[in-house]
Amino acid sequence: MKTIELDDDLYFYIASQTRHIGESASDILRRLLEQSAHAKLNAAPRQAEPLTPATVQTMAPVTQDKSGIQALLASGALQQEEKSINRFMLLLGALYRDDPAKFTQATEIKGRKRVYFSQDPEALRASGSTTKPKPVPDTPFWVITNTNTSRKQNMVAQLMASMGYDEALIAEACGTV
Amino acid sequence: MKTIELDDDLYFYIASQTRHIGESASDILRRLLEQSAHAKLNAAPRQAEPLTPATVQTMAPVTQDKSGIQALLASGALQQEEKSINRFMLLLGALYRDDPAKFTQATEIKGRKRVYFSQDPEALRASGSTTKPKPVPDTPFWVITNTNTSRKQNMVAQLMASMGYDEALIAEACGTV
DNA sequence: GATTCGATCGGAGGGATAGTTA
DNA sequence: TCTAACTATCCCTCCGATCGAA
Repeated sequence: MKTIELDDDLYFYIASQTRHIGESASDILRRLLEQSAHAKLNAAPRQAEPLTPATVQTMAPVTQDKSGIQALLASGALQQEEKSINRFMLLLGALYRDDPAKFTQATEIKGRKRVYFSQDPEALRASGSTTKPKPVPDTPFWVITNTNTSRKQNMVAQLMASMGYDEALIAEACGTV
Repeated sequence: MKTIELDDDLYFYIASQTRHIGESASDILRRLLEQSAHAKLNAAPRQAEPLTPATVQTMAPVTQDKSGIQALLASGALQQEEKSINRFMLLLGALYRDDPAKFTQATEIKGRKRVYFSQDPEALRASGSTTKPKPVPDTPFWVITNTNTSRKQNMVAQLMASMGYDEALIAEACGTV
């Protein structure tokens, strides 16, 4: 058991979320957090700072025993999402956070005519007739969105392959899109 | 400041969500929780057990210094919701939880022909031509849904008035729908 | 011919607005 | 008849399967 300090209002908020008598703080928080990855998809799309090649060089990849995508896949947060586009966005965000530099590099994958990723939505719009660009949450990138599910899976597969993830993880990620 | 105990794994999970050096547990949790109310709206609609008059009698209202709707209104979770129907559902859920018996009683409000609330979706469907009943998450009730925003506000106002909330709170709740 | 890619268009959900009733 | 309250049609947006093009 660990102990943490909380502001009073937050403490009362959490306490108010008790559903069963005798529930522990961990129980309540687990329930509340279980699904929280969800919301950022609907929040006002916050764009991260545009990346320059220089800054990309200096950004260290996340180093930890479990990568962000692995955590995301394991968390079940993706299963909470009904629409494949939401699962897609969540995956892209996690991939970006795991290694912004590699992600940026991998971002160069494209279709026959359409550009799939860009920091400039206009570049995406210009590359096809109805690409429907959308921002990838918490990221400086935009993606095209007028695609069927298998293409979304495909984009994730190409992206992850380019970033150097192994087969198994790629397959798992694609399976959840 | 309050202190709570957490399971180790939850503690480490929360710590791993640090975005800024020196962030406090409250900062991190606020970020994670801010939006978590959201997810249940998209989850498979889980119906609570149907209520019988007998069980309603025995359910005690939530007793605490801050009611659930107050906590909800203060939490900013509603502002995360883009669609008014989602804010509406969140409010209804909170009202139910604050006092199931009074909520059940208040549930008798209705329109000229349409029945607004029922534990049986068919009753709602039968009361109008396109009522679009939907379950209120974590609740045994269904609501009609084919309404404009002002009617939703109206329904919340009537419901809360019947439950005995004061003017100011009602106004605030309606304002956020 | 087979496969990959693009983007049209059908379907669903939300809710403003037009229509109805008291 | 005029208005206020209520209903539900119907438009708009978003998603993504399907079909056409390369």
